[in-house]
Amino acid sequence: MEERYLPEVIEKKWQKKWAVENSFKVTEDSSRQKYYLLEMFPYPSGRIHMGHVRNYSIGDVVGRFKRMQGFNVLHPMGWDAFGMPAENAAIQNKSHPAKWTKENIDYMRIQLRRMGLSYDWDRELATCDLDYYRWEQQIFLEMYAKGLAYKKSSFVNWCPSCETVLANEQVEEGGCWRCDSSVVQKELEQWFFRITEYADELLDYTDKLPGWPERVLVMQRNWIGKSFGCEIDFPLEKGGSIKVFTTRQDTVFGATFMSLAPEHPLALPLTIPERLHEVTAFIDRVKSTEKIRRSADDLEKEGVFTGSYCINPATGERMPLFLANFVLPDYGTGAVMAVPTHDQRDYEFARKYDLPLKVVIQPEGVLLDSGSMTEAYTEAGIMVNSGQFNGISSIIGKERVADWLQGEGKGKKTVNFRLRDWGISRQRYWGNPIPIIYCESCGAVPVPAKDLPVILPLDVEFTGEGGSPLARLDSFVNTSCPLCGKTARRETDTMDTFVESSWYFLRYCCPDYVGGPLDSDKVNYWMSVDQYIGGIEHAVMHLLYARFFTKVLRDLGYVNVDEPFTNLLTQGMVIKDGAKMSKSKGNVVDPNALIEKYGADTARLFSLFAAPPEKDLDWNDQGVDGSFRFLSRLWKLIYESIPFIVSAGEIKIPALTEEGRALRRLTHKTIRKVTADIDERFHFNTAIAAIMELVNGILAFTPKNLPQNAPVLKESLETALLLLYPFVPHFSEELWEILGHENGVELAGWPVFDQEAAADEELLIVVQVNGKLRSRITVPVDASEIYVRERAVTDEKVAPYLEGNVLKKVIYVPGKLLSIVV
RNA sequence: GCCCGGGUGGCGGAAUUGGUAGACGCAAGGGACUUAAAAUCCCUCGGCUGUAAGGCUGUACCGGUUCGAUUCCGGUCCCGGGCACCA
Repeated sequence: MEERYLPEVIEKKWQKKWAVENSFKVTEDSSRQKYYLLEMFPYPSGRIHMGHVRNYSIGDVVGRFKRMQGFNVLHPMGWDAFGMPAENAAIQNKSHPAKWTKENIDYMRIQLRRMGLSYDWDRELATCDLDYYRWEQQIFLEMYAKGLAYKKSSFVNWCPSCETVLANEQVEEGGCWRCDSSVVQKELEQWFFRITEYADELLDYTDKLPGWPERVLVMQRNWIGKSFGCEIDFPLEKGGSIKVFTTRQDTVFGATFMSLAPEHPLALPLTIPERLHEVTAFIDRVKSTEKIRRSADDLEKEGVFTGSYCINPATGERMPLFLANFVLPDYGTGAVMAVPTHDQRDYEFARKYDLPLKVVIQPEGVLLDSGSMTEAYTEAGIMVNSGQFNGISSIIGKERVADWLQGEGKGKKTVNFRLRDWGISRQRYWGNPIPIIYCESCGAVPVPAKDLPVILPLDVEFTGEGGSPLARLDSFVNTSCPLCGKTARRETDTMDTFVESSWYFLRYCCPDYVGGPLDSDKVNYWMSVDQYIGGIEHAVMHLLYARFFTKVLRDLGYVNVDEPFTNLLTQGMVIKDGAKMSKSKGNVVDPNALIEKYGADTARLFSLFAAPPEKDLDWNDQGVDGSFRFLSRLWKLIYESIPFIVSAGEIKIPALTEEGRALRRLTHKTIRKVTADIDERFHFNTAIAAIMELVNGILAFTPKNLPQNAPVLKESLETALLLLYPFVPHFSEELWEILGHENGVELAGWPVFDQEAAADEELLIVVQVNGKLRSRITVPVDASEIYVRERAVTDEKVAPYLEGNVLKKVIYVPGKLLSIVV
């Protein structure tokens, strides 16, 4: 054994052993309890960053801990390999996305292996592999057959100069990121997944996921956004009607005009010829506004009059029809009945265009007047100017008006969701081709099973201009119709990369299966994922899509679980100097440098010690030294303790000195704390702190002249090694072996907590007078309340505060605190 | 703007169910060892005040509930994540 801790030697040794012995390979085993542990797989961007180090260190702690406890742990790793950056790199560096991605994966795999992570590498997959995406095409077609995949018209960001579709990220202040041209909204036929079909189930199950953080569930509920309201028909003067969705049908008598989204299909048809020029200009202007700006409250409300009118079905009054920039085409029906007195956006709009205001809800106490009001009144109140509903509360009125409208045939009660169907079409190359063929006679035809997969061709040019590279590749596009044999064209859109990440956790259960997307026997053994770990930034979209896919695959008969992830741990961001690490900000910390200088164990230990997982971590290298010093100190301590340890026998409790009993107590208290911190809270920072305190306790302990205490020293040091194993596996395995154990730490098992050894002999009671801390007293563990009271009131620090005062109240929290009120 | 979080010493953080604010670590200062340096070890370390014992004060800000609030409630400010084509 070396006297000094030399991580590079130890880590190489154990990593080699794990690789050669395939130590973390697992198979289905009905005799052991399974534990499916998963961290969100990385996008192969080039190299791992501190966020990865943190994420995978957290996961590895859980994996190694569960394996020590005897679980059959599935812990896979793979690559979310399709996506835009590969294509951008191709445009910039003239390298092929496939090559770029593969090189990145190869490099990042080495980096992950250097961290000593306990993956079953035999299950590794990359979503750009034909053996992965081919099965996704099959799933797409099964969804298409069930009507869960469909096509409809929708808008994309379009750069007229590059003639290409831009992702939101590629639009910078309304301009194209490459050429700065003004971006416009272009209407395209696109593929969608009918996630709204599952809206109710996705919402209902948010109450059946107790292992998820409440804040994530709240975000998902709000995202789905179920609201109860009314669909009301507003007849048009020219005939026909416009449907409106509202949750405020109690204000229908106050609707004085109508606002349509500029994208509304009736926008142009309802525009009178004299106004056509102005209206068209307005529509063009709104379409070039960024989507987030559109829904902002501080957006300057703008609109244009179409020249047409509709009729308020409640009052029979004429309402002018406007187009308004704040009305969104994809929420509700894309049309809003405007009630300027009781909706702030309508109010601002009405003031600007001098439209009539009519108060229909009166708050209690104040008299609202349409002439003098300065903002909309949006709360509940008493209905006025509302015909037969006058005088009742608007809360009751909501229900009554809805019933009345429905009875009159003027509307119906409906449920509306904020959730929209999932647009999966991407006019990009580096993604999974959508397996559809367009025939002039037969329309959209699914690629037949025998012709699958549609292979993503490699001989493609990347210019960043002129739309999808696939669409320019005749050898890909031109084909024949599977139904009639006539010449036909392939779909050139690829799928959103969120599709791949929506089912990869299922494929990990059977990565080599060739009979279909999933081998149900294996999938049903491993699913659900017992612990899923990843960034909080995925709280809604990825996690909602994955839940949706699991339910779809359940209904297709592939899986028998309703939800994919039983427990979810959302990791905070790794921040540097108050900002998310990014190359452009120049605040990236390179994990390689850290691992080279200190070793993987120190990098892991420190990334976990710096903050609890769910919190954002403001990275600062300075503390790393402390983690390394801690390991070095423990190494040296064990080196020096070996003579005592090898000669130590069994612990003989009666022979122990006071000091020996105290160290045993500390050892077992530490076992209890570390176990709870890992298993229940995932608070690794406090678990590590507790082990540090144990080591500090051992350092202060001197068994040298008291041989009967040597077994206690042995127990405490071995416990420290076992407790540390999930965090610093190379370090623990090495020392465990040095101490003469042959079978490795995982077989040794997690240390067993001994209640008796941990029991306190005396307690510290805090004494407060009028809520202020005045003294601390030490009492025997079995001290009665009367004894504690007596000790407290006679305590020399407490007594002066009681003198001359009347005792009003005494509160005793057993074993903790005595609060005296005078 | 909307939805969701967060704010505690010089710094990262701890206080798990309303009960000792600052565990553990970093940095800093002082000391020991050394020819010297590194490494290591020991001591101090929220602020104000006091020779000391101690006292007062302090968890973004304002207010409330309570014997007692970092923790619960109301409001304000600031920071971060997401907002449907970044993943």
